Amino acid sequence: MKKNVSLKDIANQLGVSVSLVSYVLNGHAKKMRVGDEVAQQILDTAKKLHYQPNQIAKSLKSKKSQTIGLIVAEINYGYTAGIVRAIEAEAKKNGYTVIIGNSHEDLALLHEMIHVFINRQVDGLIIVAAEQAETEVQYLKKKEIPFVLIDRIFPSIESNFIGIDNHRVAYEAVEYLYKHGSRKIAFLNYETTFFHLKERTRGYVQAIAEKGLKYKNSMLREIRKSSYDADVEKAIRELTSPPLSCDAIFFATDTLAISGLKNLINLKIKIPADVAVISFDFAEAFALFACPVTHYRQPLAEIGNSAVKTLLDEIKEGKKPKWKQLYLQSTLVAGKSCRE
Amino acid sequence: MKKNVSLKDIANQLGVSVSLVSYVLNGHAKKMRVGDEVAQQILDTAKKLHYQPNQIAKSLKSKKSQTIGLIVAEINYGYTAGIVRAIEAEAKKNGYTVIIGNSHEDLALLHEMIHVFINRQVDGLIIVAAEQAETEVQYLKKKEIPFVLIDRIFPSIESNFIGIDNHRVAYEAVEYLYKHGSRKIAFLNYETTFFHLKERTRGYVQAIAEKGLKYKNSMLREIRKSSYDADVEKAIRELTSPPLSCDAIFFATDTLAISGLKNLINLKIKIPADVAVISFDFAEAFALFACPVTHYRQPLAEIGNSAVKTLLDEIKEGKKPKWKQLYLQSTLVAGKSCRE
DNA sequence: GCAATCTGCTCAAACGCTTAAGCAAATTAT
DNA sequence: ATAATTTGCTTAAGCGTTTGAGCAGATTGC
Repeated sequence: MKKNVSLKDIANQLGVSVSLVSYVLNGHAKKMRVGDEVAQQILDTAKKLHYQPNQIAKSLKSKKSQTIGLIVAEINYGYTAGIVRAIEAEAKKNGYTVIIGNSHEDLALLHEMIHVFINRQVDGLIIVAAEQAETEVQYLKKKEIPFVLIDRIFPSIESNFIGIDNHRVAYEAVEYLYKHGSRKIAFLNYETTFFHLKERTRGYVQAIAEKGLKYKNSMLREIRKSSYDADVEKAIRELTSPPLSCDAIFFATDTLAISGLKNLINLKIKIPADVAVISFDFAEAFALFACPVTHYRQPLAEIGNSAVKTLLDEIKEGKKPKWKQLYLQSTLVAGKSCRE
Repeated sequence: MKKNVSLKDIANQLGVSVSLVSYVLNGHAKKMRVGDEVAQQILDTAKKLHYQPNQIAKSLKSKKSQTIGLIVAEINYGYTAGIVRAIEAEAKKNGYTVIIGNSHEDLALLHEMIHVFINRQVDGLIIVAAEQAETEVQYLKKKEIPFVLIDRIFPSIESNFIGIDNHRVAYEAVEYLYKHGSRKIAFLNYETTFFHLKERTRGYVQAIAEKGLKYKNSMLREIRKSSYDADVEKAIRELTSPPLSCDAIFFATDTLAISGLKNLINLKIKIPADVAVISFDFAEAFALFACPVTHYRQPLAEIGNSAVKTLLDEIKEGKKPKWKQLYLQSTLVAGKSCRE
């Protein structure tokens, strides 16, 4: 790789000091009373030599890397792309670069990514946390590293957070199904310690109770990740046949919805004629499903945007953060998978 | 943010010089004849203080950032996630971090990302290029920055490249359709200057000719990005009705396949009964389509893997590269969208 | 006409790390 | 007993920047 042009190269070429070049190129020419002619020459040769400042050296001096680390739970989730886009756009607008890490929903990998990023002197982190990442969050607080959690929050720890009100959305989803005539509403969620997913269950349970719906056997199924396919298959089969014979299924995530729908297809169940379907998130895969899937859509752009703003505020403040939690609205995208 | 522990902190604590600490922590204790006891103490306090080397400072000295820049054409393409995963894994195995940039298929953005990455002193680049990015590639060559193109190649420029043989796969796809009884085989591609896409057209045209198939009006449709939806709608409508009435459609990309399938659904065309379908790439969206879509799948893991290896070889060599082109195999994933 | 001020620049230190060179004390060789 | 070598460490320079301090020479004030 060819040597890059440095301040020194410019300085030598003109026979001036490195400092002068630095002042001029950083726009401090006036403040530092640099002669107009010299300033112009510096600008000219910098352009001629295609000078590009060495960010590494800059960072070393300034202790700021102008980089924010984004650690996502899984890069090929549907909503990750949207989040990444929004975050990159907002970061760029503020002169920051985003480096992306992937924890694959794994706590150990999350731990590792955090440390890799800290070593690379990111100025702050935006994190879609893995399960049981409380320790990691505590660590960031202790080290006073600016960070913002998105999507997943740990209620036991005060921190910045941008996300949605999962309880409320789940409650509304059940209400929507109820209004559209469903009375035997099943719910598919993961077996999880994640607060945001448990909130969805709480919303479902509360809504069911308030509508006065009672089921002998539970219509609430929790899928174990360790036996994912089998669990989903069993759940869908049981929910859609006697004695349960639900008339609606509410999927707690888009991944569950996809698996569930595949099983519904296999069982030749008509949607929405036999069973209404509603999903918490949107997946690209819904696009070609026989019937447009009614779902709630997270405001990904806003989440990303707010996350960056919150983070940069904290980075710039430099003092103890005033923890901020922001709950945004999910919007219903009505398809044709619920009864009229 | 709390100050990080530096070599100096460790040195001061023990009353030794910074150099000694550096030697020991870099495993040069033996070579540098450091006393066993002191060495142990250094190791201990480094651990006690949770010393983490400052990569920025390391980079400044070594002129190596141990970072590779990956610029993808679009982060939410189906195949991007697979590529990213493979590249990250292989990079990590070699002690490199990947920073990801998104060009959104835009030449200006690609240009910008390249420069951002160079300023951040990436040791090399892996690029899924945007259309007409020849100048950018020439620039990288001139600056002698190690880089590998993936997926998209510019035949007019010698460079490293990892991808697939698009001509051959397209040829085989047509052969497959022919073998499965289709005789009026349509092809949907983008209107493009991309070589890899034009190769697909060339493969289609050649196979059609060699099979002795002749169509009065062209069964080959090129979709303009500027009027994407309208063009696809028109193409599908015309191809599936008289006088053309094709019995198979070969989609040059997964995005085209998705749009095309949506239109086929709207027109209530049965697949494969009325029209057989085959797609070049896989999309998540195929998962819930009424019938599994027969498609070719790129060896994403291999592509990512080879790209990193090729790049690191060149980075380590440090001399003028021996340009390397690698064409990998795509594999057919037979669904049920073609006739038996 | 001499001090104070301004103008236009340079010097030097620092960021955290690496690494060649140097140096005193201890050990070995002769 | 003295020279040569080895041992165990320190010094210092440098990577490319930034930035406060300093310093001549020109200009102004009184």
